[in-house]
Amino acid sequence: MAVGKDKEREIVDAAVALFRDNGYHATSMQDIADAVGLQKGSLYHYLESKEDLLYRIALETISEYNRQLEAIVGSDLPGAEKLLRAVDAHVLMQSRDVGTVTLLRDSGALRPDQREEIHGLTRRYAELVETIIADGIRSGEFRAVDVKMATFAILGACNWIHRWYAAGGRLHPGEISAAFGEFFLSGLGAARGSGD
Amino acid sequence: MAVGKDKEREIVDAAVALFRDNGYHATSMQDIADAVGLQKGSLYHYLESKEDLLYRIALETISEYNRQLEAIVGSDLPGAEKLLRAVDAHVLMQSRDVGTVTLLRDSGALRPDQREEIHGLTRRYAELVETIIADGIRSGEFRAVDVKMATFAILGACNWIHRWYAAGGRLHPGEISAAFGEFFLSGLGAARGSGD
Amino acid sequence: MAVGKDKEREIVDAAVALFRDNGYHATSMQDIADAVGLQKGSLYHYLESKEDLLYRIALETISEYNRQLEAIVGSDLPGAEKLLRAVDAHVLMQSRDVGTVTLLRDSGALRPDQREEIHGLTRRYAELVETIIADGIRSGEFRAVDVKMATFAILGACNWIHRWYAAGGRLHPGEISAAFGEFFLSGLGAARGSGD
Amino acid sequence: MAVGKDKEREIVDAAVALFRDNGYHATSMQDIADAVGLQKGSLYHYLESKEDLLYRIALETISEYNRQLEAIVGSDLPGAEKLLRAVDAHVLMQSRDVGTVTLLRDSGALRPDQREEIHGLTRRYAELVETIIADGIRSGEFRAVDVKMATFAILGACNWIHRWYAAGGRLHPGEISAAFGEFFLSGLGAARGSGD
DNA sequence: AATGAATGAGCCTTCATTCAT
DNA sequence: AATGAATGAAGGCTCATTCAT
Repeated sequence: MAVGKDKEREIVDAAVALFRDNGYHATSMQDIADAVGLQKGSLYHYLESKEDLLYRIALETISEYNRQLEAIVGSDLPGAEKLLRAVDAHVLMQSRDVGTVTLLRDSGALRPDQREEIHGLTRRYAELVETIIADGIRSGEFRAVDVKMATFAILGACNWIHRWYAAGGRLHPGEISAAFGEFFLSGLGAARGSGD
Repeated sequence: MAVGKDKEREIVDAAVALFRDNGYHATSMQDIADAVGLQKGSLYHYLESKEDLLYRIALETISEYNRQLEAIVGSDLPGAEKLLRAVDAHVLMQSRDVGTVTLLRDSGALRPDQREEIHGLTRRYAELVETIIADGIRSGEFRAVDVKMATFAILGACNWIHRWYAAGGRLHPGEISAAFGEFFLSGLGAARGSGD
Repeated sequence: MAVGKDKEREIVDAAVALFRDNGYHATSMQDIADAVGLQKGSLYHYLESKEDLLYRIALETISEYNRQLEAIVGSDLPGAEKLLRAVDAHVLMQSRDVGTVTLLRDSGALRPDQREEIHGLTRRYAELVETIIADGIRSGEFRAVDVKMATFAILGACNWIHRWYAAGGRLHPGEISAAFGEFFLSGLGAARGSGD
Repeated sequence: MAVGKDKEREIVDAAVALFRDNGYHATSMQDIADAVGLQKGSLYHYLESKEDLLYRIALETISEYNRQLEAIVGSDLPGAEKLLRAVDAHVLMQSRDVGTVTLLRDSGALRPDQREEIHGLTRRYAELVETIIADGIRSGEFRAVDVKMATFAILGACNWIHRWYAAGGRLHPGEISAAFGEFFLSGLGAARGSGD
């Protein structure tokens, strides 16, 4: 019956959409209140502050990214497969957009301590990708590339997707992740094996 | 002696730094005025509006990116070399940061018409990268990858650099561009040495 | 208990007085806020903008003028009587000053569309006066004067009253309207007694 | 050669036009500077302040009105003729618009002492009109109307002209003054003689 | 005579937040 | 749980005026 929780969810969801479309700064509490049919003041029964909302969204988002990647890394699949699945999950989340844009673009507006926390979680995400690559190199699946550089390249490519991805556009998430995965594997010297 | 131009340059430079560090929205005209030792009202001798400042920075930045890439694309180097140089130039600009962060993060705050203009110029940049890849495929230097996907991957990886690059840090721009270039060429099936 | 409406009324009334005494441009939102004991930002719970205030006042005022004249024109009194009553009502409104000065002096500061609306309503007022005169001529009560010219003369004379009328001064509104009415009727060749 | 005087004249003339069209408050010193091809700061070689400009315009305007009326009142024409000429002169000045609108609408923005001076001169104008009427009554040309009321009515009608007069429109100044003069004379009981 | 950089006060407006009801 | 009036600080911007050159 947690009715309060429902409303809270509604508010966060409205904020996700508004922050995504207009940006954190350009979205007012009034906008959010309007979106959920409440008065501005009433929002404060559910939140502490506007920034609190940003924090929740960023946290939810990066947590979901980490959760998915953690599961992949924890599996006992071969390295190439892990990478492909990681890319696929990433692309899917970017295309659905939970709070990706907000996390990526607006988390600089967080309070230092919260920003640092979120930052730590995104570093964690990067480390997981590093793990995949480092393990793959160790097992001989990948070439001996610079792990950090390869990670940054792959991460950057993937985090850029929301900037050009058009929901309902020409490309399906699956096609994107296939192309990206193939490109990355090739970059890691692991693509030729698939042709053998 | 063009004193006025100097002050104007000083203001824009101050804005570049403040926008980069704190974001466009979190930077006030007062902040900029303080940075250059003027009253905030005095800034308007040099600008039409705060947004005008954003526009100038975004325009300067994307123009510089395009200028450099244009020169590379227009040369008669082999495709792989063009790509390497493009990546090198891009990394260098990101590491120096003209207004890269502002262009990439805040240009959504521009007026629709100016945003569209800037957007058009960034599209132009992407097209130039596409050209390099498409030409390389045509000449047989690169594998027959999906040009658009490869472009997006490379562009994303490169545009992400400013997020993790630390001036004066462990990595020099040259090392980054070498690693990235090698990774991309390998992704395009053109890694030097692999053909030997 | 409609407390909100009361405050709104209070604000508009304060603005009427301030605009009248100091003019629209010379009155700041701070002045209005001070007059009603609010912070200036708080005014915006009741208004959209300063100009909105001007619009409301102009609209209220011209509407009241039109309402009264409409009633007189719609009656079945003889033409001379209609004119006398119109003048009487006009003088009374000018002497009480709802927002007459603001309407007459400052409505040029309105946004084009609102200015046009107000302008249309003042034209309506003039048309009603024209109707009285034209009907009076048709019925033989008035001389065959140029209707437009007579209307402008009468309107001008009446709209000038607020410039010299002193509340609590020597002249009562009733005396003014009696003198003006007599002057106008005489001008229209309908002076009572002249026909005796 | 008084070159400085020429420029000064040019500035005042530009201000007259701008004040008339946009109002005193809505006209900036920049607007005036632009109109005469000077920098804002340079205007202060010719004026003390913006308000000084308003004062000069108001003073010039009311002085011209007084000069003309003074000449008419000082002549030895019959009362009716004086009134007709006064109206004619007034209409002509309103139609040409020296600074009539500014004088009538914006002189409230003057400093108290200057406002009072201008106000005194407009009172002088009214007194001259009163003189015409009072003399006409004394000589038997006009009915024994309330002099002040008749003056206010005539003055109001005439001062309203600029609000509806359209240069190059249907009505020529001469037609307006003829209609107005006839209306006023009739109001003063002096029109019948013209039909004899 | 003219410039144009600079001032500084003030303007209208926005907005996250609080709180009595 | 919800309201909505009110705050207070800040924001971008305008503008008449000054003054060294």
